[in-house]
Amino acid sequence: MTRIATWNVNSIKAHLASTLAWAKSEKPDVLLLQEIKCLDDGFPRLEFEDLGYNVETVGQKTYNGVAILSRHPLTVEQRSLPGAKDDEPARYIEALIEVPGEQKSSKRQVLRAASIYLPNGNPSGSEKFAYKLAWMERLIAHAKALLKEEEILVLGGDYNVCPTDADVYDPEGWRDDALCRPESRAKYRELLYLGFTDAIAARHPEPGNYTFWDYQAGAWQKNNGLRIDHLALSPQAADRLADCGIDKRPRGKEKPSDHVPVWCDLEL
DNA sequence: ATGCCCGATAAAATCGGA
Repeated sequence: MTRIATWNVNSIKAHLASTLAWAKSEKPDVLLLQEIKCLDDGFPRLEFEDLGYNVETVGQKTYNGVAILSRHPLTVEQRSLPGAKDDEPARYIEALIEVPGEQKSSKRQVLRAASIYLPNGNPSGSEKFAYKLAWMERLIAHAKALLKEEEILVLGGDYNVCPTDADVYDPEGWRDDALCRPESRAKYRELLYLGFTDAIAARHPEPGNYTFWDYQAGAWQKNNGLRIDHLALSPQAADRLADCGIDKRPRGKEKPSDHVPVWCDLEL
C-alpha cells in the first residue's frame, strides 16, 4: 500500500513540529506540501531526511513554495507548470517516484505526483482572477498531456476551488468569492472530466468534508470550513484507490496551519 | 462588515491569504 498526502502547511518553518509529528505518525510515502514560504536553502531538509524522506522543493521567499517529500526515490520532472513565464510564482512541482513492489518478486511501479498551489484569484473579476483561470487552463492542458501516458498519476494540492455548494459552509455568502465562482468550478470540472477522480468526492460524497478553516472569527469552532484541497487521480490511480480521508485533527492543536492534510491509500 | 487571525518582512505597518 502506498499513502499519498497533500497539506498546505502555511509556512514550513512556523509549522515544522506539527508537520514532522504528522508525517511520523501517519507515515505517508509521499507528502505534497504547499505554501512552504521559504527558499530552497531555507527548507528544513535534514529534519525530514531523518524521517526517511527524499526532499525536493520549489521555494520562494515569503510567499507560495511547494515541495514533494518521498520515502522512495524520486526524479523531478517539472519545477513549474508548462507555459510559465520567467517570474512565475513557485506553485508547481512534479516528480516520478519509484515504488518498490509489495513482495520481493513483484515489479516496482512508477507513480507520478504533482504538488499544486493554485492561485487564490480574489477578488473576483480582477487581474488576479483572470490569472487564476489562465493558470487552470494551463493545468488542464498539461494534465491532458499527462493522461496520455496512462500512468498512476496524482495531482494533489491546494486548488483554491470549492467544487460545489456542499463544499462551503455558507454557499450564499461565498457565492461571489473566487473560490466558489462558477468560472472556477467549471474549470475544476473540466479538469476532472478529462478522466480524473476527486478522491474525497468519490469516496466520501457527504457534504461538509472541509479541509480549510479561516483563522478569523472562530471559524474552526463553528465549523465554518471549505473543501479546497484535493487529490485528483488518473484512471490508473483511481483503480487502485483503497481508502482516502481528511485528517482534521491537526487543526484543533496549538498554532495550526489553517489547512489540514488530505490523504489517499493506493494499492501499489 | 472585508475587520476579526496569522505568517513574513523587518523593525511598525503592510501584504497576502481564503
